[in-house]
Amino acid sequence: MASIYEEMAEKTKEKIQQHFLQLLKEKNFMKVSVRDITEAAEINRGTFYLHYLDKYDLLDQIEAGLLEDLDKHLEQLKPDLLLEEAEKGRISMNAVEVFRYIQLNAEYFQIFLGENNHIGFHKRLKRFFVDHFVEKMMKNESFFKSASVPQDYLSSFATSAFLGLIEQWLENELAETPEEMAEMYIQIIFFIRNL
Amino acid sequence: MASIYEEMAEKTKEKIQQHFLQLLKEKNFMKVSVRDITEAAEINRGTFYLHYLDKYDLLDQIEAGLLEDLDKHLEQLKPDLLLEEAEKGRISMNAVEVFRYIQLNAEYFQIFLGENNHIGFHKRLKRFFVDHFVEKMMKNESFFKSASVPQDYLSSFATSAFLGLIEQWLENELAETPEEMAEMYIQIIFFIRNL
DNA sequence: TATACCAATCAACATAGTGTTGAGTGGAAT
DNA sequence: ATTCCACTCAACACTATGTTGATTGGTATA
Repeated sequence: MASIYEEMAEKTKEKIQQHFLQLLKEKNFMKVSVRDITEAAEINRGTFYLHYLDKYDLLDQIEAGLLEDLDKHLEQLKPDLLLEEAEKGRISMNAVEVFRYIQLNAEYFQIFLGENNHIGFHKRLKRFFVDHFVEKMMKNESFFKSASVPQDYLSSFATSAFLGLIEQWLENELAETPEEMAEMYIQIIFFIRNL
Repeated sequence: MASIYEEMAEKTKEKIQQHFLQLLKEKNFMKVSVRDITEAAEINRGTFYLHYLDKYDLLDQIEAGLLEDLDKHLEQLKPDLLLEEAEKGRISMNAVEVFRYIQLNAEYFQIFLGENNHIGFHKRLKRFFVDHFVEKMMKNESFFKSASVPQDYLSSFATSAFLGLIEQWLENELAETPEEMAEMYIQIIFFIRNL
């Protein structure tokens, strides 16, 4: 499988990504040039184009990889079970797992959701949460008893609220534990339920 | 005051802004060049630099003008009074006014909060709402009786929720009336109050 | 051992965008 | 008549982009 050529290419891609992220901490995506990246990574500029179409493609691949990885962590998060546990007053271990993942990759999330960057990831993450959480809950018909607010607004506002919680956490340099964040999350779940 | 020279300069700036916005509908901010703008506006490229430092400055000035204008509309929105009316089950005319403003400038908001653009405006608008709504409500001590969630998280998640509502409205091509949106807004206010 | 393979390098190219400058145009104000 | 001023025009040096063709130096294979 992993031939020495593939390993070499992978190592180069990792080096590119690593230095790209470093540059994104310093400045706006728009102001990071391919030249900047390849000089930082100490590779030939031509080599960059062997792996990526352009810097947009690079950004896209990193974002996609991050969300794909998050997906695996969320697979074990079962909304119905989560609610059940919340009703018992316990913090769902599953919810904790989500925040643990964000904590683990805080560097990425801080950059991609940060001040100077592209709005793409924000929208992408929002859509991700809609697909993984809210829509599943919506399908549970008994879940929303008195939906006086149209479903798409309900789901947009709930996911945005969730994202707002994450953004604040990242801004606070992750001062709270994943457990504490999960506790807040549970409260949001209850709110959505009773709206 | 408004000499013919100032009028001329203002007209040129408006022409620049108008064509810039048009280009932002077609493509990403990053991919819009000063050349694109000046060619569309049929002015000399040098003229652009008589008015703006660069395209970032142009974006910043438009955003700032939009928020300054929104500020005037929100000045007449008094949160305490708003809540009082909501308790009476009536829709606050003030809240309606906010959504009316967004409706009036939907084109701008759709572009600046849209898929391909800069995250700056999103953050800016969020901060704006925090400053204008939430923090004022927070200062009303009796307002939050049982704040089991830290205030910064509460405010981040409430404003994000509010923004989520607006974003969905814009995505829905403003299918709802400002009155209907205000009704949802009132529900959020009640939610925040009872959290 | 020869040779085919392959990631990465290097240098050069055409193209396009940036920000600045200095000279010039034409209508408006004094 | 002359000054003022927004705008035009052409040119400049500079940086970034994406592509190409030739080359290097390890690795695998017949």
